[in-house]
Amino acid sequence: MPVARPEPQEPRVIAHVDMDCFYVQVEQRRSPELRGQPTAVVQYNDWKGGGLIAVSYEARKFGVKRSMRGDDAKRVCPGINLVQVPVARGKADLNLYRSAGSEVVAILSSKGKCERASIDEVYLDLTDAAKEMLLQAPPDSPEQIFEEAAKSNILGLPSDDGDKEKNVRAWLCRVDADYQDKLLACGAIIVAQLRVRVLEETQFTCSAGIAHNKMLAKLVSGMHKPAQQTVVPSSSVQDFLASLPVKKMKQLGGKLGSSLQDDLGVDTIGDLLSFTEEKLQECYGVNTGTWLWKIARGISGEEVEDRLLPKSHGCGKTFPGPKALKNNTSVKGWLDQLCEELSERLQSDLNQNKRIAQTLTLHARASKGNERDSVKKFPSKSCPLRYGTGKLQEDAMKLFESGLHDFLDSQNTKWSITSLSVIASKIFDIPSGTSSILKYIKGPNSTAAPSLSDSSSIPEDQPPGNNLYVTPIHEEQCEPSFSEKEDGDSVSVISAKQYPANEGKRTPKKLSEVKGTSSILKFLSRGQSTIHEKRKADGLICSQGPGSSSQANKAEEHGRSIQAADRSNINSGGDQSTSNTWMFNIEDIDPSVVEELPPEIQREIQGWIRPPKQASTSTKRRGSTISSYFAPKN
DNA sequence: ACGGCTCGGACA
DNA sequence: TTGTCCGAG
Repeated sequence: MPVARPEPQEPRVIAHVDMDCFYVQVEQRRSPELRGQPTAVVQYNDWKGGGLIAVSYEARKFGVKRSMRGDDAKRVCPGINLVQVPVARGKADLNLYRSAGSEVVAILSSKGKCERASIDEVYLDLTDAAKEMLLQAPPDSPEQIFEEAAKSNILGLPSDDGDKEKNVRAWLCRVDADYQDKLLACGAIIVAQLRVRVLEETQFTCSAGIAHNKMLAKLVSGMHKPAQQTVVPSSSVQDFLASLPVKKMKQLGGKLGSSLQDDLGVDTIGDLLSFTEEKLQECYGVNTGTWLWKIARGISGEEVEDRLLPKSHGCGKTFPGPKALKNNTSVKGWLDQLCEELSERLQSDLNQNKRIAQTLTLHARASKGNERDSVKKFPSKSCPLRYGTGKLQEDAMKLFESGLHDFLDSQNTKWSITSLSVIASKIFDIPSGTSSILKYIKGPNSTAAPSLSDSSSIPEDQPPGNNLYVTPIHEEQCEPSFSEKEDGDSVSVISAKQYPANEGKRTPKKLSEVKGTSSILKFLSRGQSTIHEKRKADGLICSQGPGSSSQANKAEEHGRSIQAADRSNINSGGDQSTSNTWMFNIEDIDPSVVEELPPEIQREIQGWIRPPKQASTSTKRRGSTISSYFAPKN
C-alpha cells in the first residue's frame, strides 16, 4: 500500500526519464536496418510467435501492443520485424538490455542525485543543478534557449497560438516568473541537455517529465512520446489532476484504483478532492488514506534515492501447461540453469560494483496433481546466500525441497511446478577503505594485490588469486580489518564490526599490525591451513544448509554467521565450478585456533560476534559457546 | 496454455 | 526477520 512521505520545505526540481520502447532501441542499435521500421522484441518464438515485450512507435500505429503474441502482431501489421530476446540456458537473457540501461544511467547520473527506477527509467533530483544555473547563467533571451529545451511541452501553456516553440522559449526565460517556475525552467534545460547527450553517446532516445515531485514527473514523462519532454508548472497541477483518470496514477493501476472507482465512485483524481482525509483513512487505512488525500492535491514528498544499481538480482522461468515440471529431476535441472545465470550476474556485480548479496530466495508456483484451482500457494523460502554456482544450485534445491514439503503438507499427492525463480537480495557494498588494508596483502616478496577501491574494475590480466571477503550477515556494520597473503593465495578479509547503534557514519578502525596471518586463515578455515584444504572442509564449516534445521535455529545462525565470497575466478573469468563462497558460522569455529591470534585480532573477532541487540539468552548452543568463550575475562 | 521476466515496496 | 501481496513496465 502506498504511504505518504513528509514533504520537503524547499521546492525541488525532479525529473523522470523514460527510454522510448527501450528493448526495440537496443535491437535497432545492433541492427540499424531496423531503424524507422515497425519492430517489436519478442521472447520465445515457439508458441504463437512469442510474447511481445517492446513495440516500436511505427508498429504501434498499426495497433500492435505489448503483451500481444507475435502471431497477432503479424496479423495486424504484416510488415513487422520481430526480434527475439537472446536465449541462454533455455531462458530469456536480458543482460544485453541491462547493460544498455547502465550506459544511460552513467550519463543521467552526472547532474545530480539519480535513482535507477527500472531497467529503462530513472528519477533525477536536479534541485541543486537548477539553483546553480539560476545563479550562474539563467536563461535570459528566447533566441538563446537551447534548441532541444525549446521543444519542451509546458503543461498549461496555451498552444493554440500556432507557434508553440516561440511560446516555450518565452516561458523558459520569462523574467516575471516566480522562483519555482524559474527553477523548473532550468530543470527543463538541464534535462534537454542530458537527453541530447544520451542520444549522442548511446544512440537512444528518451522522454522525460520535469516537475516539483516524483509523482508529477512520472505522470507526464510519458505524455508526449517519443523523444520529448514535458514540464509541470505548479500553476497547472490542479487542472491537470482534476481530469486525470485514477487508473493513470502510479499505484492506482490495480485493485486500489478499482476500489476507488467501484466503491467510492471516484473516476478522476479530481473526484478525490471531495473526500476528507479522515474518510479516506476510514476506507483505506491511515497511511493509504493520507497518501490519497495528498496526491489529489499534487503533494508527494517521496525523495529521489541515490542509487544507480538494482537492489536485487532475480532469474525466473515459467513452465506453462504441458511444460509444467513434475519431478525433482526436472526441477533440479532448471534450478541449475537459473542458478548458473544468477551466479554469473552476482559475480559480475561483485567484480564491477564491489557488491555482495546476502540472501537467496526461491519462489515457485505449483499446483497439486488433481486439484483444479489449488488454493494453496507454494511458499517462498530463503537462506543465507553462498557464492559459487554449485553452492547456489545446492541451496536453491534445498529451498525447493523445503518449500515443497510445506506445500504438500505431508500429503502424498502428485504435484507440478509452473514457475521457478531464484532471487539474490540484501546486496551490500564491500566497504571502501580496503586499500589501506592492502599493504598487508603485500607479502615480503610479492606485489600488492589489486586494489578494490582504486580501480573501477579488476584488470583482466590479474592472476587468479583467491580473494576472500568476509562480511557479517546481520546489519550493515562492516569494515575491512585485515588481509593476508599466504601460500600464494591472496586473501583479503573484511570482518564484521559493530558500530554505534545510532550512528549512520562508519568509524573505521585500522589494525596497526597484522601478524600471525596463517592463524587467521586457520581460524577461518577451522584448522585447514590452505584454501585448498578449506574447500574440502567447506561442507563441514557451513553446516547450515537451507531448509535443514528448525526455524529458530536457522534464524539464529543466519543472524550470527559470517559469509565469505571467493573471487578466485573473477579475473580469469574461467572455471565456474571451482568458484566458491564460504560461510563461516561462528559456532562452528574451533575456539582453540583463536588463541593463536595476536590480541589485536582476537579483539577484532570479539567485535564480530557480539550478540545482536536483542539477542535471546535462551538460545541453546552445542558444546562450548563462542559467546562464553569470548565473554570478557574480567 | 497464464503474458514472461524482472524489480521495488508495504505489511504482518 | 521472513514470507506474502501488490504494483510497475
